[in-house]
Amino acid sequence: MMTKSFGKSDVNELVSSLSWLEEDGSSQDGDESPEMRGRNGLTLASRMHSCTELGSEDMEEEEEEEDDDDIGPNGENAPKRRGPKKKKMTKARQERFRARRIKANARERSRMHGLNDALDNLRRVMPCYSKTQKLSKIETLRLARNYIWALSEVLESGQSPESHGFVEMLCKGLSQPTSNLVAGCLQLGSSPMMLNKLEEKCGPGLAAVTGQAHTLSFPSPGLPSPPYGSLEASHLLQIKGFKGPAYDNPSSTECSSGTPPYDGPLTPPLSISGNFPLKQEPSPHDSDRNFSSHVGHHAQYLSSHHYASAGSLTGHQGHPLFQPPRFELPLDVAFDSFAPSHLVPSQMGSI
DNA sequence: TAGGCCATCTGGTCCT
DNA sequence: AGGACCAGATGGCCTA
Repeated sequence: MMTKSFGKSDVNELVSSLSWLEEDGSSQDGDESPEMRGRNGLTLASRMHSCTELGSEDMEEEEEEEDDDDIGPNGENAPKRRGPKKKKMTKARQERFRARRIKANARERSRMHGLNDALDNLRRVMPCYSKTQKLSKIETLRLARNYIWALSEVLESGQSPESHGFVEMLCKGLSQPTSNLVAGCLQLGSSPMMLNKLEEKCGPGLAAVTGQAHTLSFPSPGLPSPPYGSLEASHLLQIKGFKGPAYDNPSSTECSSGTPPYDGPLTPPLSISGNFPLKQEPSPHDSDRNFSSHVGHHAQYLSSHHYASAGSLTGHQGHPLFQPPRFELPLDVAFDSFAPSHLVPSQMGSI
C-alpha cells in the first residue's frame, strides 16, 4: 500500500508544467498561424487522450502485471525476475510521470523550434531566399553544403561564381525545382553591373573567365523573376552536363521524397579558415519575392579577399566588402524567358 | 487522392 | 532524477 502523499512540490511542478495549456491556447508567439492553432487544438485532444489512457487502463494493467509477477502459470511460486523491481504505478507516481512527460514535450518543442530557427538563419544566407517559399529542410542542408563547396572552388581554382560549373556545383544532388530556383536566382545575381565590378577587382583574367557568365547574365535587372513556387513541368530546368546520379543515371535509386539521393561525399577543397563572409541579417526591405544575390557577392568577396585585391567595395554596415543588391520581382513569369540558353530543356532532350 | 513536408508526441538512451 | 538528443509514429496541410 502506497502511503506517500502528494506533496506541495509535486503540485507546484504539475501546475508549472501545465502552463502549456495557457501558452498554446493564447498563442504565446503572437504570430501563430491558424494551422498552428489547429494543430495545437489537435494535440491538445491527443494529450487529453493519452492522459486518460495513462490514467486508467495502462495503470491498471501495470498494477495487475505487478501483482502476478511472482506467481507461475500453475500457481506455484516462479523464480524471481532479475533486475530492478518495477515500482508500482501509484497515483502519485502516475501524476509525476505525466507532469514529467508534459515538461519533456515542451522542451522537445522548444528544441525543435530552435533547430528550425537555425535552419531559417541558414536559409537566409543561401543564394536564394524567399520568406514565403521556403526551401525544405533537407534541400536547405544540401544547398548549404553545395554552397560551401562551390565557394571553396572559387577560391581554389579561381572559378567564376557565374560560371556554368558553379551552378552545377550548387545544384548537385538537389531536387529539380530547387535546381531551377538556384539557377534562376543566379541569373538575377549576375547583373552586368556586378560582373563589371568583378572584372575591375580581379582584372582582365577574370573578365575572360566571366565571359561565359556574360552569356548567362540576365539582360537587365527588373525583368522577369524565377517562377519560384509556380514552376510548371514543361519549364523545369535540366542542367546540361550535370553529373548527379539521379539525373544521368537511370539506375540510380531515388529516395521516396522525390529528391535525388546524394551521391556520396563531396569533399570541398577547403583550405582556408575563417574567410567566409559574416552573416548578414536580411534587410528590412526584403519582400516575399526578393532574391538576394548572395552567391555572386559572397564569391566576389571571397575572390577579392583571396586574391588580395584590397580596397573597399562599399561601406556597408553589415559587411565592409559587399552589399547584395535586391530585386523586386513580379510573380507570374515563365522561366523560359530568362533561363540561360544552354540550360533550356528544349536543347537538352530528356534525361 | 497520393505523396511530400512538417509539427508534435512519445519512449529510449546517454549523460550529468 | 532530470535534461538533451534521437528516431519512430501520427496526423494535418498542401500540391500535382
